[in-house]
Amino acid sequence: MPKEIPTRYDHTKEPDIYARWEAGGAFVPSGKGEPYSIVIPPPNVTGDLHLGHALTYGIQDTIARHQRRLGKDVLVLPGMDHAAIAVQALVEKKIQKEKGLSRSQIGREKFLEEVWVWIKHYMPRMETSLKRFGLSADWSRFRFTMDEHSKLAVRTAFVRLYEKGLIYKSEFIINWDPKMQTTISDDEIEYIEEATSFYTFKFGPFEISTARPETKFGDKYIVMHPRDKRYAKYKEGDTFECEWINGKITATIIKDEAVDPEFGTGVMTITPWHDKTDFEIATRHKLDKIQVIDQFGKLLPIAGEFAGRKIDEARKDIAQKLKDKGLLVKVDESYRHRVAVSYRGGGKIEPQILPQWFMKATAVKEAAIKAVKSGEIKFTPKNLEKLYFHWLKNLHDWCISRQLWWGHEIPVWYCVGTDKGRCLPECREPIVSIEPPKSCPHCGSRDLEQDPDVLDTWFSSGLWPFSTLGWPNEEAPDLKRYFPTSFLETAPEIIFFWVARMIMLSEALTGQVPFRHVYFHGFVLDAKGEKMSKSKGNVMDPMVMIDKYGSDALRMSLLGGNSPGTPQRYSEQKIIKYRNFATKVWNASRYVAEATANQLSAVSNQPKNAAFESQDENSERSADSRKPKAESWVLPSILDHTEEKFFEKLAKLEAKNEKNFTDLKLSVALEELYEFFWHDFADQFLEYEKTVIRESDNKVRAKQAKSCLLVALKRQLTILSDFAPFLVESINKEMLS
RNA sequence: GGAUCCUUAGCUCAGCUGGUUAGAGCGCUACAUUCACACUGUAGAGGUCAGAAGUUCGAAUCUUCUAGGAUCCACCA
Repeated sequence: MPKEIPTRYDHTKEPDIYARWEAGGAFVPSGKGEPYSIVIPPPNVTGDLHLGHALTYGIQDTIARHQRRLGKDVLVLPGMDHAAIAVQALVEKKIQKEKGLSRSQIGREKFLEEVWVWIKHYMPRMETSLKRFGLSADWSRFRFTMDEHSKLAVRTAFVRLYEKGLIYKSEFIINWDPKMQTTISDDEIEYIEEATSFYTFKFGPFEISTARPETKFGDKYIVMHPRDKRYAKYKEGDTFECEWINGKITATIIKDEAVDPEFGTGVMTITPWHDKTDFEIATRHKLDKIQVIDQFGKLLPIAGEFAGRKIDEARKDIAQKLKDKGLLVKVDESYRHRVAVSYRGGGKIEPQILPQWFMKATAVKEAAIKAVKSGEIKFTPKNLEKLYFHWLKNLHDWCISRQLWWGHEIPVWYCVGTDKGRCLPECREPIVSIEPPKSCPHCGSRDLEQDPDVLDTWFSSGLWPFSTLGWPNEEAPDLKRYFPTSFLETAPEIIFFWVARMIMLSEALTGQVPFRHVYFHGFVLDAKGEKMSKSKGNVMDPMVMIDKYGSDALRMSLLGGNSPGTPQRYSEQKIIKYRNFATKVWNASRYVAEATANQLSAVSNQPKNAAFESQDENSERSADSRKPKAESWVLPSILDHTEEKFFEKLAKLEAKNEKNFTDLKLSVALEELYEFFWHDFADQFLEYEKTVIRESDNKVRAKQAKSCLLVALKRQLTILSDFAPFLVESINKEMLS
C-alpha cells in the first residue's frame, strides 16, 4: 500500500481550492436551466463576522450547491450593508478614542472620510471570511448598500413612494437620543429598569403620581377613564384653577380610555411633547403640546428658575419645591421605573416632537399579508407566519428619517432663496427629486439645501433583493431572469425589521414578492444556552475555528444540530465531531482509491519520499498513475447479496436526501449521511469488500468488489459535496478525478 | 397584558400526516490494535419521552390542564 497520501485531510489548502474555483468561473451562473437565485443578506460592515454568519452563509451555500448539482442556473449574489447607525456609532467611538474628538468637532465631511477608512478596512476582511466559509458567490456581481447603484435605487424608491402618497412628512413624537443627537426607531430601543422615587402630588382636587416631576411644567390637562365612577362628576372640558410648580394654572378635564383606572389614583396629567401615550391622547383630543425639554436634555424657559438645568439632576430640587409648596402627598422609594435606552449608542431616550419622514403602513400591509397567506411566499418554520401576521396587523407608520451623517441622503431639497430674495410661499414645499434640482421650480432660485437627514438603514435593506439585480432599470437582464429570488435565509429576530419590509417595499415598487421561500435558522447559543455576545465574552470566532478544524467541519457542525427557528447550543466539541468525520471520509476514500488503483496499474514503484503534499509536476504525474481507471466507475452487472442490499440502502439514502432538501431538513440530511457513510459504508460494507478482495483468488470477483466500493464512494461524495465542498474537492483532485 | 416556542439517555439533540424492542453524537464501561483511519474498531451500560387527565385497538407524536424554561410584541402615568 503506498504511503504517499497523508492520513489526514489537510484543511489548510481550502483557500487555494476556493481560489481555483473562482478563477475557473465555477460560481458564475451558467445561464442554462431553471434559474435559482439567492441574494445573500448583506452583513453589516461593523467588523468581523461571527458564528451566526457562518451558519447563515453555510446554509445558503449548501442549498446553492445542491441546486447547482441538480442542473439549475444558480446565482448567489454577495454584498454588504452600510449599517448607518451602527457604523456611525463605532466610528464615533473610534475617533473619540484615537483623536479625542467628537463627531461635531471633526465635521460632517471629515467624519464621512473616517467612515470610509473604516469600511475599506473591514470590507476586504469580511470578503475573505465569506470566501473561507466557502460561499459559492459570483463576486463579479458584488454590491454594497452605499454604492452608486444602490443610491440611485434608494432615491428612486423614495421619490416613487412619495408620488404614490406612501411617504409623507409630519410632526411626530419620536424617540430622541440626546447623546447621539438623533432619532431612534422603536426597534432600536431596549428598556432597562431603574430604581427611582415615585412621587404623588396634589393637582387641584386630584392626586397624580409620577416618577418624572421635571417633565410636569407644561401639564395642564388631567385625564381619567370615561367610565371611572370615582370621577363621574367631572365632565370633559371642565376647567379648574390649580396651584402648580411655578404658580397658578388653569387645568382642563379630559376623558380617555388610555388611562388605566386600576393604576395609581386613576388620573394623570399629560406631557404630550415628551411622552408617546400622552402625545396620542393629545392628538385625539386636539390639545396643546408644549415643549419642556430641549434636544440636549435640558429644561427650557418654561421651567422658570430651573431653565437650562439637566433633567436628571434637577428632578430632586423640583420635587423639593413641590414639597415646600405643600403639594407632595407621598414618595414611594421602592419604585422601579422603566427607562428606554438606545442599544446602539446607549443614551437615555427623551421623546420629542420633530418633523420626520414617514412611510405609511396601511397601504402596503394588506399586500404583505396576502403574499404569505396565499402561499406565494413560504416560511420555514411555518409557525413564524403567525408572528408575521400578528406584527403586520399592529403595524404603525414607519419613521424613516434619521439625524445621522452616515447613510443614504434623503432626495429632498428646500429652497433657501437667499440669492434673489424673492421667495414665494410655495417655496417652502419640499422639492422631491431623483436627481438634484438645479433651481427652485417656484422662484427660480439656485440656492437650494438638501434635507440634512439620512434614511434608516432598513430602507435601503428593504430594496436589497431587487436593487441588487438592477432595479430601477426594469429591463436589467438579472432582474428579468432572477427576480423574484428563490430563497432567503436569515435570523428570526429580523423578521420584522427586514423580511416584512422587503415584502412591503417589493410589493409597493415592483408589484411582486421579493422571494419565494424564507428560511429562518435558529440562533446559536453558547454551551450554557446563553446568547453569545462580546460583552459576555463568550463569543467564538469562526475564523479561529476554521484555522483549527477547517471550513467544512465548521459548516457541518453548525448545520448538524440546527432546526429552523429553534435555538441551538453550540460548543467546540461539535466541530471536533465533524472534523473527525472529515478524517473518516478522507481515509475511507484513501483506501478505495488505492485499492482500485492497484487493481489496474502495477505501479507503486515510486520513490518513498515522493512529495504528494508538494505541488510539483512529478507528484502530479505519479498521483495520476494511482488513480482509478475509467472502467472501475461502472457498477458491475453482477452483485452478490450483500452488495445488492447495500446499494438498495444507498439508493434509499439518496432519495431521502433529496426529500430532505425539498423539505429543507438540512440537519436531518446531513446526519443521515454521516450515519450511513460511517457505519453502513465504512464499518460494514468496506470491511466486507476488503475481505472479499483479500480472500478471493478470483480476479474478476475482486475487481467487482473494488468497482462496488468506488461507485458507492463516488455517490456518497456527491451528496457530501453540498455540505463539505472543500473536502470532496480535495479527495476528487488528489485521489480520484 | 398579548403572542410563539421548548421540556426525550449524564450532556447536546433527532424522531411529530399516531403503528414492530424510542435513535444519534459526545461522555461512560470492557475489550481489540502492524493489514484506510486512534481524529480507530467491536461489544455494552444508560430513557415509566416534564407531570396529570382525555381521544384511540394503539400516544414521545393529537386534545386539555398543571409545573418549569426561552423568545418576541404592547403597556406601566
